[in-house]
This record gives sequence, C-alpha cells and structure tokens, in this order.
Amino acid sequence: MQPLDISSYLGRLQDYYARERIIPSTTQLSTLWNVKARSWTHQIVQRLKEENFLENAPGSRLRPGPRFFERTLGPGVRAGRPQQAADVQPELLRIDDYLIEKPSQTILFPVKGDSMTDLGILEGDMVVIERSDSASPGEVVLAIVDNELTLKVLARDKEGYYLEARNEARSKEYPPIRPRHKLEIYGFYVGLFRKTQVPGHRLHRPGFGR
Amino acid sequence: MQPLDISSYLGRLQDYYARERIIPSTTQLSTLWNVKARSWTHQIVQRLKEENFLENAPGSRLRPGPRFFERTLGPGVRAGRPQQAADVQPELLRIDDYLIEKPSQTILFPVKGDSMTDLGILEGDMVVIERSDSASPGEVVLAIVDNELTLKVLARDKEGYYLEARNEARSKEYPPIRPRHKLEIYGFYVGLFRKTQVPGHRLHRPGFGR
DNA sequence: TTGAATTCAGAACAATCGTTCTCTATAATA
DNA sequence: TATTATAGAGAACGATTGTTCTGAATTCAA
Repeated sequence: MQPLDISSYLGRLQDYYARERIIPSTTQLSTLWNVKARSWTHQIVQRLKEENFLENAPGSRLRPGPRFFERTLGPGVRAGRPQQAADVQPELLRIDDYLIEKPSQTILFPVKGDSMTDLGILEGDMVVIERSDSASPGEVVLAIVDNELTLKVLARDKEGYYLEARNEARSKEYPPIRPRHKLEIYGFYVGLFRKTQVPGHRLHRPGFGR
Repeated sequence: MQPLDISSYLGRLQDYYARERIIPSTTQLSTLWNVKARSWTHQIVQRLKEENFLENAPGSRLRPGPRFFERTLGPGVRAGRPQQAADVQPELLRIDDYLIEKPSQTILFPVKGDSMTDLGILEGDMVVIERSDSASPGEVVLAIVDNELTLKVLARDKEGYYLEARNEARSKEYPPIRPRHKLEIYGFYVGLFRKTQVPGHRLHRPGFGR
C-alpha cells in the first residue's frame, strides 16, 4: 500500500542485525542502503518506525520493533497452512531474552525427581528461578527445607505455609512438606527449558523419509 | 581476582539490557551506574570488554559480548544448599547455545493443545524444531498432516508410518493419525522452553515472607 | 611514612549523532 | 502538457558521542 517499497531496506537491515546484533546509526544505514543523503535515510527510518519494524530506544537510538522479527516459514509448508509456526528466526530472537527478565537475579537449576510432572516439569529440565525470599500461595517456588533445595508449590492452610508436590499418580510418595523449623524461599519459578538427549545416531538409523 | 568488583556493574547492565535490548552510551551508563565521571564509566566498560562481557559493534558502539548471556547454574535441586563455599566457581550456561545447535535449520513452534502432555509438552510451550524431512520411529516430529502442522510421535507398524499422541488420560480424543495420502515430516523435536505467565501482581499480594 | 595502585571527578577534543531545512530529479496522474 | 506527489540530494544545527588528559581522593602494602 505504501508507495515506498520498504521491504528491501528492511531486508538488508534484518540481515545486518543478524550479523551485528545492533541497529546502526543513520550514517551507517546510509551506506548499508546506498542512500547518499542521511536525510532520506532518516525518512525511511521514520516509515519503518511507523510500521513498527523499528522503535526508539533510550538515547534516541534505534532498536528492533515488534514486527522486526516477523518472517514467513521456509519452503516446504504450503500456502493456506494454519498460522501456527513461529514467525521467528532463532538467530534473531534470543530465547534468553524471552525467558529472563532480571538477569542479575536469575539462576538456573536442573530438576531432579518427578514430583512436579503434572506441571510439565520433568527430571533433567532446567528451571529458571528468579531470586526472592518471598512468595505467594499457589506459586511454584524453590524452597530450602531442612537444608535442601526443593521445587514445589507453596500452599497455606490454618496451620501455616507448606509445600505441595504436583504428581497425582504418585501422590503418596510426595506428601505435603511442613518444614520443621522454618520455610526459606530461595526464589520463584518463572520458566524452564529442556533439551532432549540428542539422538546423534538418528542420522544413521533407518526411518521414514529415507 | 580483578580489583574492581565488576559484577555489580555488569548485573545492572544485564538488567538494563533485558529491559531495553540495547547497550546504552557512556553517558547513560554513567547514570545507570551512578558514576559521576564519564571517564570512569569508560574505564569500567574497558574492563567489561576485556572480560568479554561487552564488545565493540560497528560505529564504535557497544553490544553484548560472548559472556554477556551466561547464566549461573545452580546444583541439582535436591542436592545440598548452593554456594555455601564462596570460592566455588559457579557453572555457567548460555541458554540459546544450549538449546540450538544449528540456528539456520531451527525454528520455534508454539504448542497448541494437550496431546503431548505425557512428555511434559504443554499448551503454550515453545518447542525447538530442527528441520529435516526424515525421522525415525519413536522420535517426536513436527509433521504436516492434511495441510496442518502437528507435533506427534512418529510410529510404524505393518501398515506403515503413522503419528501417535502422548496423552494417556485422554487417549480416546487423540487416536493415531494415519495420513490420507502422504506423511510429510517438517522437522524433529530437540527441546522446548516455557515461560509462566508473569505474575506482575505477585508483588502486591500478601504471601509468605512478607 | 612513604609510595604506588586504585577509584573517582572534571574538562576538553574532534567526530558523529539525529534532525531539519531547502533544493532537485523522477515518476505518476490529470 | 501541466501538476503533483514521491524519491533523493546536500548543507547545516546543536547535542551527544567515545575518548583522552589531568588531577584529586582513597586504599593498601612496604
């Protein structure tokens, strides 16, 4: 609709950003885009901002806007497909950014045991924990009980705070934990990530499509 | 080892970057760090560059360096208390590198439905898919069935290849999928990540420890 | 107590920054 | 053809940039 074909400029900028992880200044954008006049570069940037491909960062610098990472799926998926696949290039989106909001207060913990499988937290998963010494009932917390770190759901009744597991199938093995002396919160659960055991041999086994 | 305790500066910068997605100028770093002199800010930046937390981007700007996204990795959740000994070097992990091995062939895919909950794959999770048009039985694959992308387990019997769900409790709702014509593999599942709905209100609710 | 790092502050520098202004080409439209 | 919007160029503005220099205050070991 817009008369200026912005997509070629955007494309080159996206490539640049994938390489350098930075939106350059107008001067450098000029050379990147082969535009002689910085004023015109500035104009193009304005359009990109209007279209939400770019936005202003503090200090009147630029950063990628909400639509900057949009991308259609690669070949192989026919048109008319349900818009399900993430229109995101992993090289451009940092999972790290998505998962962690306060890096300085965030720690990763490997999960042991199956006490939280009902919440999709399995043994071997890495949980993202944001440090905090307080939490609310219903939150998943990493707590220190009797000098041990445990990931459980914080709960409360008339007797006070306690910890619950989330594994209905084996609920007898995981009774509520009532701390003998004190219940110390280490942090609360904000997310997790999981990597399957890489089937390095998968390339050599026979299978579908081969 | 280094005389200047750089970690507090780094921490605040990491938090800033998580918010703004940009490394600010020295002037703004000064206010962020409460340093009066830009020269001193510049000095700290030099140290951060030496330690590979920052690096130079084109245009003499700054961008995160290789170590900027390292996260401290706690011990196993059921193991003893972490960092009792201060001199124990904490393990470090970069989530993106950990999760994605072949960026150019990897896409992210948001999970819909609960057909794979037995494998700890819940609705809203982001699965990491490595592109491949072939797979082996037993692998979790992203397949294109009837022009729709589905995450299922690839299986095989005498009749040929088909797809299975993994939700025993509701197995009747997810019968095996035998493709009408052909079964097209889009890629295979290598991992996932999940972010809980950020409880922004959590700070205001009463709870334990407050 | 001396001396040397270290930690900070302030001033100053040329270079670059984003932005605005006026001025041509070019293309489309009427 | 004349008109008009678009695409591009060039100059110029004050502000901010990264960087360097000098010089205090503080710390700490000799």
